[in-house]
Amino acid sequence: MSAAELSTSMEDYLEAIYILQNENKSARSTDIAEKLNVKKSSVTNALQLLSEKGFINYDKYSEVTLTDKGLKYAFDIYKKHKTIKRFFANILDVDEVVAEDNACRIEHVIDKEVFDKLACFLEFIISSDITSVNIEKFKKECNKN
Amino acid sequence: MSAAELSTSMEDYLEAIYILQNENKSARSTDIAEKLNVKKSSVTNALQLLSEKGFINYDKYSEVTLTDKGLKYAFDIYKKHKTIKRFFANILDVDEVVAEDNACRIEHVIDKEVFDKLACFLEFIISSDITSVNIEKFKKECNKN
DNA sequence: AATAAAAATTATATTAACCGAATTTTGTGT
DNA sequence: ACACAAAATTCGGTTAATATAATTTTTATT
Repeated sequence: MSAAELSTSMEDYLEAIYILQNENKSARSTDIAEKLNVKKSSVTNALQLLSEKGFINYDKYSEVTLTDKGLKYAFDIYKKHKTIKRFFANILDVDEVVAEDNACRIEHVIDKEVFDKLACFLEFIISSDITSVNIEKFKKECNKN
Repeated sequence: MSAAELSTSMEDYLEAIYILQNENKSARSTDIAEKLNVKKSSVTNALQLLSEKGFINYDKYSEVTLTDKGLKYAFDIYKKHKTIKRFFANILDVDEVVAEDNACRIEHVIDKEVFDKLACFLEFIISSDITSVNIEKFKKECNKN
């Protein structure tokens, strides 16, 4: 898992919490379980682990919130998700649902270095004339930082 | 895992066997273990499972070979690996080692539909004038089949 | 305020993937 | 041909991620 701090599975839980909070202002066990297609007992387990590792604030039977560390981590995954999906759907012309699905899995295994390049590539294409994208130019611009 | 027949881990074993056979004309337990950074006991386990599922011909203490089904499966993974790596390294300009590493993980989670589009995209760019790639044209060409 | 329903948790079990140690089989050198 | 080294396997155990069933806590209704 690219030496990430969390497993794919735990990243999914964290991301689900992030998304639910942005939608509802609260992430309940039941909602997380439903979103991830797991049982509530599995969610409780995950919450305990994420709490131990400092990604969420968690007390039994009460509200879950992301810590600063958790928010940052969740946002990074979320951003990967969105960008990868956009690349697949808008550039490669992959079906929306399939793009979503694949992004969901790839977000957990792509390194920052590759992701950053991909994000840059996507922006470059989108901001170019779509009938004449200059890959040479992309390579130069992308390596500025 | 995109409803694949094999887990990431088993796909790794299968791919390792494929690569070793192409290099050496034989894949020994020790070689597989070394390539995948696992212990030989884990390899034996994997071989038993892959054999049960009909991907390899396996008898204790003797030569392992891929079945037709195994060869096809292994080749598909290998092709994904090569193509994804090439996209990362040649187009996104990612470091070779990192590209290799990421391809190794993504090959297990990318669907055929997405992969085919990516492969097509890569070929399209490579065969284009690199200073003027027409994304519109790519989308049309790629969706011919 | 009592209690039923909903939600969350605990406790226990299963499965996949791995490891280490002990054992068995194979094959090599003299 | 035989002893021993190398290779492969078996067996028992660990960990992570899940599930089911039973229990506890919270919440909402009357």
